[in-house]
Amino acid sequence: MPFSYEYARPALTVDCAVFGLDEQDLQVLLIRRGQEPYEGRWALPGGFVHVDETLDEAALRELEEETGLRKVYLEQLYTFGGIDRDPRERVVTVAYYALVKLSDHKVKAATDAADAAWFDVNDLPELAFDHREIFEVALARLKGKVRYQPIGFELLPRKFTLTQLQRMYETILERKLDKRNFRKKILGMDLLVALDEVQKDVAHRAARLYKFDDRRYRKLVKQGFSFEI
Amino acid sequence: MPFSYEYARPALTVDCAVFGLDEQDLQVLLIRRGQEPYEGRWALPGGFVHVDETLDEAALRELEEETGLRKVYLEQLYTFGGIDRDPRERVVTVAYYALVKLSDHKVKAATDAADAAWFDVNDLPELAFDHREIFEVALARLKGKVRYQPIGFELLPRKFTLTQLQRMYETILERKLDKRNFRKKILGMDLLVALDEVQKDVAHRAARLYKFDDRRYRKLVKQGFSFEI
DNA sequence: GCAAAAGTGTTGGTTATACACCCATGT
DNA sequence: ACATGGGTGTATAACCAACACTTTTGC
Repeated sequence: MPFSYEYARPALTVDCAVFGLDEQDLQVLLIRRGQEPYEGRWALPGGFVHVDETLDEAALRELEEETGLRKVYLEQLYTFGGIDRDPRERVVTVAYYALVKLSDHKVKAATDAADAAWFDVNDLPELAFDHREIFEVALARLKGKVRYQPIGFELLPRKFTLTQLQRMYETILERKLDKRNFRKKILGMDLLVALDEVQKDVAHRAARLYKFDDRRYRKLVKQGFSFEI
Repeated sequence: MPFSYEYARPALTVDCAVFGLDEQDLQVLLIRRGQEPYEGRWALPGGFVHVDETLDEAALRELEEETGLRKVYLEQLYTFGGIDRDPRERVVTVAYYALVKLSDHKVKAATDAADAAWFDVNDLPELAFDHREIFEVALARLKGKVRYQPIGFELLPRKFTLTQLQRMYETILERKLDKRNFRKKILGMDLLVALDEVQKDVAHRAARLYKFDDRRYRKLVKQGFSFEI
């Protein structure tokens, strides 16, 4: 045991609640544990923080190692420091949440990692450790933050229709929005760019595609604009 | 060195930005460091997390040890994990912010602790480590959160006047509010209880005192109410 | 031609903002 | 009597919520 300290130190880990949006549902990515404790249980992806990497780096590294995901939107959530979180020893975990465009990543996450799968947030299996609690906090944060920061776009493909956008909000916020009012509001913010392009392969009138203009968003924020759904 | 581990572990600390409200200004509580590194520099109160205490417990313990403060409003802020935060070794810190009623605590903090002092947030000395950054994040959080959660009351005495309340918001948000509109709005929320009591020892008409009704607030929240200034 | 979703305005109610004077109290 | 802050109402503008029909497209 080459590393010794004068006082006992908690182990430090990162864990990550990764959200993705299916056609109809909000989903979260879980991995199945291969070792004790909680062997065979589903858990949030995560692992130990190396001494030479930042917390963000650790979260990104673990995500890639365990699920194959890269370049996701990642944000620190909360640090969980309960004394008996882990039955082996004291472990403090810095929790993150991530948002991914399922359309891009669906296949990868299912194949690259041995045992990773998406679950509907309303139908989760029992989770290892206190991961259920971490998940609840992450979901609450997502629900809160999506209303006043334009992070929801991270769940959609780069080009999306207004109906997809509206459905995303309806799914996360768990309430219906009025189509006309929604369109008025979101277009009025002047954050979406209408593309010269429409949906393909749909059995009805094809909707116009839009993209989110991040550069413009940041400019508006500097001028005091604040996003709100 | 009795504690050995297979892999190197970062040290884990807590640090705390304590805010108080003077008649005119928002202040933050700093302590002067007695040891290297940064000996003699001002810093946020904080210290190492013991292996048998939660993070919240560590923050409260350090606060009391270093500043004499007890029973403050405390909330986890963010965890800072930069690799070179501390010149000695890798230290990850879980930052908190606290709000105290200066009226109650002013003397204590100045006497119990050898070298603790309140500083105007707009006139801070150079701080040790990355404490300036932690402070900035804490202040931003306070400014953001005070608008949509009734945490500002933690900075005022239990009994306060509407003018004190308004000044608190004006100080934190750094903008003027309209007196009549402010009163209409805050009284309309039905969260304040008018006491049968007025200010004493003032050289003008004495203002009515109010208190915040926390029980009522929680009841309203359950019914979907959301606080906003 | 029919099924399915796209796209589009108006009205009424609520909420936010701007604004100024008289009142009570202590010195 | 004067200085200081306490306390109060109204009118206008902006925003939000409710609501239904026509258009386009693929089959």
